[in-house]
Amino acid sequence: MPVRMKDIAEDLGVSLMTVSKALRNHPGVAEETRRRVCQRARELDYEPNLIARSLAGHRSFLIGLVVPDLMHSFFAEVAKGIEGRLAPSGYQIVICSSGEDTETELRAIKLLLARKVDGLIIASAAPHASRSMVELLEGGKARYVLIDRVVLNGKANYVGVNDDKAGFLATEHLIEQGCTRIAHLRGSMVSTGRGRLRGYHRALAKHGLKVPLEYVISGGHQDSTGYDAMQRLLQLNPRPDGVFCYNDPVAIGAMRAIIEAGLDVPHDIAVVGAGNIRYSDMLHVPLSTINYSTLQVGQSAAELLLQCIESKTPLPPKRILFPPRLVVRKSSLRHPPPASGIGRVLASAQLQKHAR
Amino acid sequence: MPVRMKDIAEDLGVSLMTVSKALRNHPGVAEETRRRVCQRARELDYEPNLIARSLAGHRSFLIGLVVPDLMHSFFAEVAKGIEGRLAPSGYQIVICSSGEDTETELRAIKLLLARKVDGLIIASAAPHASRSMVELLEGGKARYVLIDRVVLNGKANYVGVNDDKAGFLATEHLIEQGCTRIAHLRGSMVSTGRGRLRGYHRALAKHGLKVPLEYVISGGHQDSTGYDAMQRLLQLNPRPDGVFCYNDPVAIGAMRAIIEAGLDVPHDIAVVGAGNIRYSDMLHVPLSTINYSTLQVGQSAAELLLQCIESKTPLPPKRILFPPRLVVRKSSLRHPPPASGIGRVLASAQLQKHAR
DNA sequence: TAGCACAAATTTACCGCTACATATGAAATG
DNA sequence: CATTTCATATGTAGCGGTAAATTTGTGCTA
Repeated sequence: MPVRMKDIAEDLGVSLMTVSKALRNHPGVAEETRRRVCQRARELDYEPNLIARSLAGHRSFLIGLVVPDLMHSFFAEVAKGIEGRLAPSGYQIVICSSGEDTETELRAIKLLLARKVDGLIIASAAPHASRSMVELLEGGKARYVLIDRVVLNGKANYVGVNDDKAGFLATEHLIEQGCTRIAHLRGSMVSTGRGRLRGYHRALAKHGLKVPLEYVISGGHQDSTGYDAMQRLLQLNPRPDGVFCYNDPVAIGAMRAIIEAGLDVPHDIAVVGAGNIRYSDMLHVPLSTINYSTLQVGQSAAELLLQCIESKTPLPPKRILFPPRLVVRKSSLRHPPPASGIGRVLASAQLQKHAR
Repeated sequence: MPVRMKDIAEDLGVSLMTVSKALRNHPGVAEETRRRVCQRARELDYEPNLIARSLAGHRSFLIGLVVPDLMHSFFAEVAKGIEGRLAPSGYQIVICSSGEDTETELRAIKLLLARKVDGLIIASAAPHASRSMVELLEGGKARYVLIDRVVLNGKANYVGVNDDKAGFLATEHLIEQGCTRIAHLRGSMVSTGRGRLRGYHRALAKHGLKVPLEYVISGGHQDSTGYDAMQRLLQLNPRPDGVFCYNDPVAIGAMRAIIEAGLDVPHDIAVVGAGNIRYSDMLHVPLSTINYSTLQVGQSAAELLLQCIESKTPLPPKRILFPPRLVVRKSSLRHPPPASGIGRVLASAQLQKHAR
């Protein structure tokens, strides 16, 4: 059995509370006593039982993180950002992946709350705030920050990226590249999906482009579904000459479909993704994409959550949006800008590579 | 304040213990009573306080996972495998990334033990078992499984891949492709690094190939370090005509260096990585690599850990090795096999794509 | 020298739950 | 009818800490 405070106390002939205070650097302990206690604790390899401490202290130093998919490099990077910000303060992270399933997500949140995590960071799989979710989160005094996908309109802390703008940037870029029949492999109707779709429409409208309804279809959120969806787009007549994809994996799947159909990216069909996942610059056709400041999303979410936890009074909800940035690579570069410009674009794509 | 068992007990006019037993389906409670208790609990939205339960029950239903890098898709996938196996049994995962730093890793493990996790799964950053690590793990009654990298020789549970064989397969493949000056961008001296290096040497020896000492240099474990290391290899005279890289990120970096130097992959230099990370088949030059059954590593590790936790008596340490598998893609295909063969190889590469 | 202020140490009372031991009472036994 | 038996229900005693109230003891003032 491991050493307990009680053991140290008896060993030293002092009271339990003296030990407790001494170890936590609480005031009200003589310097001399504190030294003796700390030394003995070190000698005995004492480690406080964090479970007991959590129960008595109403503080677990655990943060729950709920994401749709651990494997997706976006969430992996977010998780890394969160951990980086939280670990120095002594917090650890309980990670749950919902597999994009609302039920699983809800169960995970419930379990995390039962575990008395000090806070939650959630990238929800739910398209809208379900009643149960709201009750769960607002019912208790839970501190939480939503990331990536908005679920509770306005009322909650949120850190993410301006998805509308992302969609707009990507689509306008395709237009500038001379595409006129621009399709969109949209995501599910979570806020990121909705935002990118809205931006896509906004860009088309601004430039007076009309596209058939069938040009917007669901591409799922991974390469396999993107592949399938793109095959359907390829059947259309006239077929699109540009595609904005919900995310990079979908775009990668789409490119595979296009290339397998014997067509050229970008000249037959230009492709833009979103997320700038790792190695998207090293792909067969380097992928143009929208860069999301992923690490920062994680860090800010952690930062914000810490503030909520530390503060005594509930803070007014904050909403942090990072601006997306267009990264041009070969998959959309069908129509090279004037000679002087091409160097700049490529150079910036190059820089992009080494930025990581 | 949330509802407690005590509240339900008073409400129903039964004792606390009756409630406790009823809710956990313990024997010794009348069916009728159990129903009443459970119903009231549901009505009041009772959720057991898991902290208290852990403290009293000596069981936290938490598993600690320590990995060098969350962002690395290998570990992300392992984590996914672990979670998939553990979540159904009610366990959750506390994840820590050490950033390949031994000190950080040790601190994380200490913290996890102080939290009284029921078990640990560790992919250690340490090249050898440090004394403190052994004391920590063997000192208490901690259940743990090492993955990917062996640290405690033989005495511990371990799940991983046969790295020696991986190195051998990769190198022999390069030899079969006609390479004679095969370099190795080795990893650090963790067991995976050592194993792959040994396999590399074994393959060279078997085929009577001698290479200069400078052909084996450290390539770090990410694309940026692989890029730098490859640039150094390119200075050598004669320069290598094949490189086996510690892992895929390093291989990707190496390919970048080679291509930027104006050389061709695979004809000037053939490249093989290890890990078969996502999208390595969609790279500019699709990467030949060694496939590690990553998800399975995670699942078996979780499985093994569960057995250790469930079993009363300490089980004898087990050691599970998955066989690596060569995946041939363009980056090493310089010397096409006989016509009848080429279809097969490509077909298998193709299958590989869709296997995920 | 009684009285007071103050720091240092201790005592008491939990946190919310579980394990283990004990009590209760109705049916079964001789 | 006293006694054993059994299923059910209840106390008691923690798990290993923390917070808040209380005691102890010292030096200082009036």
